[in-house]
Amino acid sequence: MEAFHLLSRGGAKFDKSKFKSDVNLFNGKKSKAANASTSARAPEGELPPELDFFKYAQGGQGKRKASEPNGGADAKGKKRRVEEDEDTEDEDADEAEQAAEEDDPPMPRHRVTTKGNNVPEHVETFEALRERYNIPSRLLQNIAQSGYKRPTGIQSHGIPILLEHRDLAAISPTGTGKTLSYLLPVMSALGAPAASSKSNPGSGVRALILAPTRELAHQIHNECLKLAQGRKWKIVLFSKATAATLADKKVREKIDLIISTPLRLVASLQAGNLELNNVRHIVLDEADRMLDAEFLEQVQEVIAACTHPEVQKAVFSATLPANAEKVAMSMLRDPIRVVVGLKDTPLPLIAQSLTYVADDQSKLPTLLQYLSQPYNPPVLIFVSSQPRATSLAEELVISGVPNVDCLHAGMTMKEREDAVSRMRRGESWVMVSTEVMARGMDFKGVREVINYDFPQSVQSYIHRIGRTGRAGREGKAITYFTNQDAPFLKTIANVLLQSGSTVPEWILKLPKPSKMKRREMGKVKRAEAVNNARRIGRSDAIKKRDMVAASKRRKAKETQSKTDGATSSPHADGADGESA
DNA sequence: AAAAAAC
Repeated sequence: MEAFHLLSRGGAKFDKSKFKSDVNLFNGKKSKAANASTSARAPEGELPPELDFFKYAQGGQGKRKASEPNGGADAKGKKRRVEEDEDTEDEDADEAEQAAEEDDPPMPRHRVTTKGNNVPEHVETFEALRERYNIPSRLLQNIAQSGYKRPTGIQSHGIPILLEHRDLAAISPTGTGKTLSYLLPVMSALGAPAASSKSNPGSGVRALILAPTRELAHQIHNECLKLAQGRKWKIVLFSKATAATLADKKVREKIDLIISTPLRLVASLQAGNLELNNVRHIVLDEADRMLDAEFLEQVQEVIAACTHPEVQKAVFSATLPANAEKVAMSMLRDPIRVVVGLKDTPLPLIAQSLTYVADDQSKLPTLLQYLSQPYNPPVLIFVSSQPRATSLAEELVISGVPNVDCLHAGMTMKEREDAVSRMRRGESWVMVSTEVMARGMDFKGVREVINYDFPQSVQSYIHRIGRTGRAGREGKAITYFTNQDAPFLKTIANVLLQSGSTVPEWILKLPKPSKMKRREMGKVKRAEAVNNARRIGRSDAIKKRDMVAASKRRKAKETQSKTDGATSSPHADGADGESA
């Protein structure tokens, strides 16, 4: 447990003691990040270009596109420079965002196809939106201030549709601005704050945005707050704590917009602590995930609680498999379907490759070898389970890789939040994570994704690698595959091919295994996976056992709220208490 | 197809 805590608290802290030179450099020159050496060789103690956050935001990627080969490994040698000195982190970010507007070439324009009755015409500019629709000028002002200049494909098509109060199924690749596509119209239609009693007496929640993970909900909330600046809307990121305040009806009535994961919302509904009868807009972000078997029931329960006859529904995702689309379409009323680019195809901006590692044991040496050479931090590494995330991160730390972080849903909320903010600050060089990070998360600096464990679906693959190559930037994605992954290799290889990456010919020549065969091998693979589940780290079985024991103790404690004595986890319960 | 995530 201790090791687990140490680890999940952050590689950065760990490194302070063990990699002094790195950290000194890092801390000392943080504000001068823009002047960092061009070398990306993090482990040598040079300041890594993770602060490329800024470089990216600042520089026009147009230059890069022309001058750089798309093999990601070459990129580090030819970083664009950031011209000026900047003083504080925050200013850096802000100025960078604004500077980005100047010479930012528009995002690559994808083909857009729409289907539906009376599809509203798209707009080319945000200006055009104002001319055609009655959008609060403050909102447009905030959009400009946040650095948005021209609407992306999904924005120029999706926003008018939503502004005309039509239902929408939107499919647009990762990192192409889906969040703004629904936030702008929803907030535009929000009207006066519920708290101002004259306009909407007792109106309460009027918009609802659902996302599959806490981290994503949090990120959406941040975007929302940016757009809401200067308005007095009450925009709530649903959590245990906020849910507890809803027992007071006066509190709920003042809420204008809720961003939440489904189950949290269902819990409040069932407790009778929430009315959604005045909700006019429901958005499902990462819609295919939200319509997965595990989420579907919860989502339907939430939607059923939104009884207003004019409720508008919209679903957004980068992927929408046929079955999910069917479910989605059946929930929508006279829907319009917008597809940007090719469905289920990643961005060509992401240079993808497949790396053969014979078996699970060979992955770690391969990764360590990779990380011992120059690379572009931060790197996001995906594994298939929580214990594997923990133990891989630990192995990396033990092996001397600096600034390793770990994020999975088995960690406490605080640990998760800390990990995300380290990532946002550029303090994580290597982030090991599970599927929890696969969707929606927008870390502008991430240019390398490594699938340490083979993704379990095409959708998973597309979303994982879509953590890089965002907003027109380039990215690099490496996927390890073992013998066990063979049955699924060709499917993924086809995805690479379709999005312009190259695949070794022998992979393409693989026979497509029959269904039976695939099933059999799948079984082997699963057995193997169970076997491997704890194998990256040495003491992992012990850690896992401790974690399980701790969570059992916590549960036992919840039922018997009196006995507070024997908890090993310092802030497992203390903070939330039972105030409701 | 299966794990992860949701609480």
